[in-house]
Amino acid sequence: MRFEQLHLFATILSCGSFAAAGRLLHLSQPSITASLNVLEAEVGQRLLERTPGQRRPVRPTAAGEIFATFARKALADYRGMLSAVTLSSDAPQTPVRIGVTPTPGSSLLPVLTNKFREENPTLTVQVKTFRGTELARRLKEGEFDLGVTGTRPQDDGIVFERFFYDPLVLIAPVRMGLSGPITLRELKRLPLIVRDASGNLMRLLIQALNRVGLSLAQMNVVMQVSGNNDVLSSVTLGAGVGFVARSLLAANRENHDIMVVPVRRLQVARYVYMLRRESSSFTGGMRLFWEYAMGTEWREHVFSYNTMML
Amino acid sequence: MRFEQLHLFATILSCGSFAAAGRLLHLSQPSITASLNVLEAEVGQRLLERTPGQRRPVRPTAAGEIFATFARKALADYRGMLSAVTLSSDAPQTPVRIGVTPTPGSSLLPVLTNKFREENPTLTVQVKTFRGTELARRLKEGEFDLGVTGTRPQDDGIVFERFFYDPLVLIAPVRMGLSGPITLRELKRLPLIVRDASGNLMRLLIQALNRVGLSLAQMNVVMQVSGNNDVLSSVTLGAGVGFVARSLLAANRENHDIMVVPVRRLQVARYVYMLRRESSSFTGGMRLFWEYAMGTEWREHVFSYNTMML
DNA sequence: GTCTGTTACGGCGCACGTAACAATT
DNA sequence: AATTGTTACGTGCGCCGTAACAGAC
Repeated sequence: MRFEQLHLFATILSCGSFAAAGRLLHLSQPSITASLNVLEAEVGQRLLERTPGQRRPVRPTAAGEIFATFARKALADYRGMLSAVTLSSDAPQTPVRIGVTPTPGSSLLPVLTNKFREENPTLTVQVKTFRGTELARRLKEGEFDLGVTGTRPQDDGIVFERFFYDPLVLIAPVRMGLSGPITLRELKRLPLIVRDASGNLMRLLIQALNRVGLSLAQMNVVMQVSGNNDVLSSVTLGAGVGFVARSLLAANRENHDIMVVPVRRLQVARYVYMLRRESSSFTGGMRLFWEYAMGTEWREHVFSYNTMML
Repeated sequence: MRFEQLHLFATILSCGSFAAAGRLLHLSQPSITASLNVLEAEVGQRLLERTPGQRRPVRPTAAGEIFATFARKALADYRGMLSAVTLSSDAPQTPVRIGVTPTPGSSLLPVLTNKFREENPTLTVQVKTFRGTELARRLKEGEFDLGVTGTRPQDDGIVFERFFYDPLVLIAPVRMGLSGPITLRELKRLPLIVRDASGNLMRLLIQALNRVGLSLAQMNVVMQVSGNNDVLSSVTLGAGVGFVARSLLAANRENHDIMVVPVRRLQVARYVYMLRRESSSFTGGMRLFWEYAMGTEWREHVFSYNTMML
């Protein structure tokens, strides 16, 4: 029995389906099925009533209920132990210094670090924003300990792990009256607000357009702004439509003036990575933050949608 | 993180050394080292102060203390969950029927079943003793659900797992005045009490003697009895020396009239196996008993020596 | 010599991904 | 058509064993 299995089980329950849990945990559906099967074999009882096809959430059996409470308690104990053990020996608590690129820095990091601080009040977390080109260099120079960016780093000497799926979505003012998925043809005619071409997001957008036979020049670009939040506010004010990271929306979800508009055939996938120097070992705080970010607790409520594409 | 690792860690602590834990858990020393290394890497802290060579027990670090309490609690919770889940669904509790050969039946099973009943008062356990030749057949015929024997079964259709190391040891009356390890030459002259040649233990003894160039005919056999307890009582009464399963001694450890006498170069290793039909699935009680027997809790206090040879 | 724990190396099983499928909405 | 869960199959990593080693009694 592994704690990962407990985590998996708890995730399936809170997600309501194997598939959603798989997306959240970066696992394929078949892996979920297989893992749950071995778990049930190990326990000797069926734990979940599957509901293939039907959109109803999976329901735990009687044994599954017992197991669920056990799993949640064991996971909480585990996190408590990890925290206690880490804090026990690392007597002079070094602060966790985090470097981040603008996009995750304006959406993900605020949520993540706030939740982390709530659960670890004795630790200090410092966040500083850099442009993507500088991030890896400054990380290697030791200016900070952990990096968060949407670009996969090339440098060796840096190890990284994917921990968040954060695609670009098209947002439009509600009063524009768009409904349902629109076609690429319709997209071309909409007034588009974009960021400066130097950033990672714009590069991804252009690539995605190219894949479906479009270029930025063919679009009806009406405005160019400098940051994600600028796109968001411009769209909110009704100036046009624009692409932003989905996480940015979730972090500002009280906004009722805008809506997400799917575009047929156009998908701008994007992952967020956490980086650290290969050479430097974890300090206690670093380890806790890393584990916390990889986990799913902090995503709940704010980023409660499925966090990864298939 | 796996519960097996927690179990390993707890076992190392209670045993006091890697090697002893390895013997108890049927693992090699290098595996213990490796497993503990990955555990410590996972936790991010050194958990045990090693004491190579020195006979002092290994000591947990500060982090190790925290981890130990976590491990013990988690394991207890796990067992509780397993028990609750098993009992939840198996409404009509079928009794666990166990068949056993004479030797383990007179030493191991009484201890094991008593402890098991204490922890699972709602379950009923029925033990019946058979000769080795009948055990497998009756198991396959469904006369009982689990078998316990010192002979490795050949039949297919039966799956088994080794769960106890129970070598033969030479016992002698204290008043005989033997001390320290004796030689094979000295053994040949001692008055020896043996069992009937049909049993598994005698076969093992003869094999072991053959390996060091001796045969039973060369020994000074003064008495032949029919069971293990008969050997024990005869030796206790001072009639001679004899070989008995070590577990039998442990189960009767208040006996101060006899002593164990090591014999140089002579080792009669012997394992005890638990059997079940391959086809039949576990019932709840079966599963609990199987898991309990494989575990180490019931061995403490009574069988507190190392339970497995290298 | 006997016990401890470590390192190096090889094999085998387990866990995961991909692909193709069935079933429900 | 889209989604959910299942089965079949290939692959890579991790666990464990064996062997050889170093250090403390």
